[in-house]
Amino acid sequence: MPELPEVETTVRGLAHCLEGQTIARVRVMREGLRRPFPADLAQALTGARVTHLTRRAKYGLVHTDRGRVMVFHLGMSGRWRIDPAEADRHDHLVLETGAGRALALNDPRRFGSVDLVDEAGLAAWPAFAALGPEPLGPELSAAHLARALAGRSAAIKLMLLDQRVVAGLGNIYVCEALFRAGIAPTRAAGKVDRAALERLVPEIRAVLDEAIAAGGSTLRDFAQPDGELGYFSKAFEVYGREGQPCTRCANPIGRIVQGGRSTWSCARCQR
DNA sequence: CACGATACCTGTAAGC
DNA sequence: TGCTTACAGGTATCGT
Repeated sequence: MPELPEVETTVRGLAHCLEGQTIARVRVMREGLRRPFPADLAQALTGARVTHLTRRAKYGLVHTDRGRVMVFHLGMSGRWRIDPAEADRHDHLVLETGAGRALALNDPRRFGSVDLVDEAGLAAWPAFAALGPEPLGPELSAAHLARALAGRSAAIKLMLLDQRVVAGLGNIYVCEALFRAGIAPTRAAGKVDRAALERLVPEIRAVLDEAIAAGGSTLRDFAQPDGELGYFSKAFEVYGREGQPCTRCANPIGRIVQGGRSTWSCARCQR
């Protein structure tokens, strides 16, 4: 579930429950996820007041009045459950607010992470220092991509998944953006011409914006523990559509494997 | 250094 | 009904 639009939607949902609230209790149910939780996680958050939430790439940030930020990543299977009716074996961390709400970080595959970072050191935090520009921000441009991809022989699909090039795209939205821009995913990144990059940037923004808008409407009450595939999945033009007709030319959508992951595309519409 | 392969971990769906 | 296999929204690390 979690690429940039899903993380954005999650952050907005959590903000409703957390902003301005005091964290009354922190329950740590296991050692950690991808890496151990910070040893002082519970101590650092208990009694702290949440000032606001933000997002950077696919990370969610819970800012506190103590100058420390809880940074979470949802990996492949993570999500926050709001006021869960009953405990689940994959609820690994639970925050309880002074207003009596419970937020459970649930992640069956445990590819996610939770860290504590000083507010003043966020930009220099190793996981953030190497990130490329936000795709929805002003720094992403055809010029930036041209610079980042110049001379690169790796496939454009794989380069767009590299968070150092653009921060926040995942498998779904890379496939969708390349389709919309009419670029073959196998093209050597350095050989995608400037005109194609000029088409690509607005398509990246559009597909993310649309997914956020759709996610916002579907997950408004994402307290529900289902929410697996958001409403936007109905709008996929290539992702997961192997063998089905292209929405533009009716040719069957193809699937290949790149970097060990599926890529879907239309061989006729993408060159 | 660039690039591809692999590892991490569990759940689900499809095939036999 | 069971058992096996393939695959899943991500990232870090290890060879070549």
